[in-house]
Amino acid sequence: MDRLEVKRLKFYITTPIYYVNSEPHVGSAYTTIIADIIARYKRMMNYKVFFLTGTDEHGQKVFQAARAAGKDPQQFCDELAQKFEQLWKKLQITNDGFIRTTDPKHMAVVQYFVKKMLENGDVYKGVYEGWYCVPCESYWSEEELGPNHTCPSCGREVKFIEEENYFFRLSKYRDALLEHYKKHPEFVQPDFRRNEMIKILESGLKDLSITRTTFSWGVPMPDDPKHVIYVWVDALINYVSAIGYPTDPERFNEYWPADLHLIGKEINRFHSIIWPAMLMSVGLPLPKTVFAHGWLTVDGQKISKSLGNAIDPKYFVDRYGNDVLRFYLVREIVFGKDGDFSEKGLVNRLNSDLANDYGNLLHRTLAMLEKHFGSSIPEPGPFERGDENFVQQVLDRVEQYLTQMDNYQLTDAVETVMATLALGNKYFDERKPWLLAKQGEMKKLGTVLYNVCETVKKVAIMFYPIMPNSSQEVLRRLGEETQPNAQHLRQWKTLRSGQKIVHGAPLFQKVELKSEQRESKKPVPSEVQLLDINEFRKVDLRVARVLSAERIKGSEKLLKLSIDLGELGTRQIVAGIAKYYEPEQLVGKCIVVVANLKPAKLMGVESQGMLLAAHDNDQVKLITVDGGAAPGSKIS
RNA sequence: GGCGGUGUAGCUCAGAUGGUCAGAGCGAGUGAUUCAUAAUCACUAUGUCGUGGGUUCGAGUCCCACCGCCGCCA
Repeated sequence: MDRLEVKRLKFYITTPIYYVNSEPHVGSAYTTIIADIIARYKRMMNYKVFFLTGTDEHGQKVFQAARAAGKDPQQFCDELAQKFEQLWKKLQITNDGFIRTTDPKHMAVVQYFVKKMLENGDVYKGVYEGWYCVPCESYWSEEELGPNHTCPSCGREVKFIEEENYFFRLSKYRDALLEHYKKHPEFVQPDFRRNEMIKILESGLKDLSITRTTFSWGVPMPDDPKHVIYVWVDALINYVSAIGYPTDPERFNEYWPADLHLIGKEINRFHSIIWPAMLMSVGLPLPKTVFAHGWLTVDGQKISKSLGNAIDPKYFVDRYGNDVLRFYLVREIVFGKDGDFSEKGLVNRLNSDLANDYGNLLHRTLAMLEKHFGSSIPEPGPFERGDENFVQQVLDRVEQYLTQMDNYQLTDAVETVMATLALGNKYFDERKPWLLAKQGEMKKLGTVLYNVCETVKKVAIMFYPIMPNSSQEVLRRLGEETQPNAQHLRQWKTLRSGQKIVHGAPLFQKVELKSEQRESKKPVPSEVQLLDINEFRKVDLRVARVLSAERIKGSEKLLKLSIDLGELGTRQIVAGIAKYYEPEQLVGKCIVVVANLKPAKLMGVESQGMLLAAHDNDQVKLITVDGGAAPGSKIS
């Protein structure tokens, strides 16, 4: 039953291979970090893991990006691929393989794969006619297009093209795919993504054009080299080419089928429909699970190059360290859903979860061990009922954690570990070891501190996949082997009494965000100017009653109003509404004004404020207060 | 346009099959405590559970309509 005892199981996990038309950003880092967490967890649980990532280097977009950079495409790819590899190294990603689609070995496999599909009668030659978006490398039907023949996905202009293509008989696999979905509810996760895919299948599939002739940066079609294989087909095959298909069947069979394709939601269709159909075509088993995670926003906004808010993960690693970044990503962003990334949120988590709840529990415990037990793990005395209860609760949490991790409920699992820490802190407070020390109750004191140490040890192990560095440090301080031993999770008294502990500096240093860092780091371009609430609060909006109104001589637009602003007194304002309102219509009206506007002179008349009105085409309508309100009332 | 989801305390969200379901965490306030990184622990709060109807003895929980947001497809 216990998977730790039986023979080693394998676990093959992949990230998407990243498109090298730009440098890596938090989005790709997020996927890769999550994959790394799962890979580390599985290794810790004694699985034989193969963790694959890599780069997708073919296609017109890459070719154009290379040209724009004035570089040879291969050289361009080499440089970018290296940047990805460097980043993964920096993020302490433990991938076992790194595949590049321009690797001749991979390219040969792509040709082999497609040839096999062809031989199986699933690829045929046809003519494609229609609209094509170069940047998206996607074909669109007439009805799908946006206004003025633009790409419905990116909004840019599309080109009408007509070309002879090879097609994949995707439609043929609809029923088989539906059948598979029915039989394997875990195939696509989360479940709402699965339902989306089922809907697509139910509405029918069209055959897929899988070659291009308009450019040559890609894998040539076997025996027809003027055709280049569609980047997506090329890319997907990486999952099998990287583990030895078809040249090293022993290795391939050891790992295939993949246990988990971790992807972003935007590429779900490729992984959950097209890829499985391709596999069916060549007769390979399907991956166990495709998990599509959500998207990150940054400070509440979509990540995009044009917004310039694509965050560089290196900044956060340098500033806060890998553990904190990784922790924050799983803790804050519910795995599977969209979530927001902000420096402020990260610092909050660092300070309260890590420094206070985690680091401090360790720190206060080690401090007492240093003072009362000569810096060594004490001998636990007899357990009282409170101790027994506590131990049981911690062990329950451990079980919960294991279940959640096994089900890829990463955020829940982190919460469970946090709950374990809360138990530890609470136990500590209830047992009041500082009092026991004063009273000379050394046996009881030993029990309490021992139990807390054992709890922190479990936390360190549970956190290891997420925060490997701090976990190893905690284990070291407890006098343990730094390599986490998952078998210690389910037992108690795994710490040997007498072993030396190291008190050391606090595990996590708190960080104070400077005020300017609290705001969004990058300026937002004008088209999507978003206002911080504090900015808005600067505007002093008030209700005012119009006391009198008259035209200003020589102006056909301006009226001079005298208004009652309650506590702010009576003021004179000038408003450009003479074309739409007669002065006498205004008297007595309850209007809205900006009360803290710098005074200005219009046509020689001073205006001490500004009234609000709606501009509806060529109409102007005053903003009034529903039912009226006392002059001077604040508006917010 | 079709399909699906969602709208619950200031924020993030839990709330099978209708009857302690009005909740948790964070934030805020009060108290306790001093082993500890002004950490920790306890207690407290505001909510017309998107809006309007309906079914029912009884509805965040079911039905209908509407509004808002999101996703997939077209």
